[in-house]
Amino acid sequence: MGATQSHLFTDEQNELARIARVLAHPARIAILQYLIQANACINGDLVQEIGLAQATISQHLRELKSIGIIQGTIDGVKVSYCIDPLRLSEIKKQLNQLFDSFSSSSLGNCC
Amino acid sequence: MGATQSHLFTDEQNELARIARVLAHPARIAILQYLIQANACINGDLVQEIGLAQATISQHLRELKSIGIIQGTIDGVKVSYCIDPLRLSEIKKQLNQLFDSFSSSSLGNCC
DNA sequence: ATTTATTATCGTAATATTACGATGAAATAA
DNA sequence: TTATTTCATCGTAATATTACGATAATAAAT
Repeated sequence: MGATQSHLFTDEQNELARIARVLAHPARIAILQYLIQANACINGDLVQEIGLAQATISQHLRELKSIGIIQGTIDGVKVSYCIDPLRLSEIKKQLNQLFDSFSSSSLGNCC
Repeated sequence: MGATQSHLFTDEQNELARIARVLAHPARIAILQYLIQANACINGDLVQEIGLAQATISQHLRELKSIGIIQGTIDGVKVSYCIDPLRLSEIKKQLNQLFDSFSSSSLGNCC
């Protein structure tokens, strides 16, 4: 039981849910906000910035990387993380598409 | 172990993550798309529309209601579901705020 | 009052996520 | 070479989510 029945849904629906799932943790929101506001590459200050263990942060970074919203480049012994601007705006667009198909013109006929 | 450490994060971060979590399932995306496109109140055709058990759909509807993005009003023996337009645009705005603080002007200095 | 229709809730099994210590890998410094 | 630093991955315990049958709750119809 218990497993999501992905085959019941369209690729688009599964992909949107996948993106939302990656955003669905405050640590990952915090990482994104930090990288977005820094607007630059950040070495692993992230472990300091957020109060979670190094292994946990690394796991969260991997999930963010999995949807391409951040990139990590090796820089000597450290790794630099930053936002992928193109992917960011793609994701923004995809989420907005969901909401924008609603026309609140028929506000009155309902409930 | 295993439980999200909400106390490490701001209310805003926790709330954004909460919203994303509700969107993080293809069935809930499908329900939203259906209600958004119908742009009207829908009686429980949702169980037909999506191939999950009635109890499961009811559970998904409750989660969507928990962030206020949909409303359910009792209509005789049925229940009418529809989008809450105000809450929808609030949520849209909150998600966009996250992305919009990024200025891709410094596209070149990075990674 | 009984049946029928529709939805919510409870209980629970299967699966997924979260967190972290321990360990590994890779580059630099000593 | 031998540390040291930084990050990833493995293993695993705690917790959360997903799905559904069974059952309750509510309103209408007979």
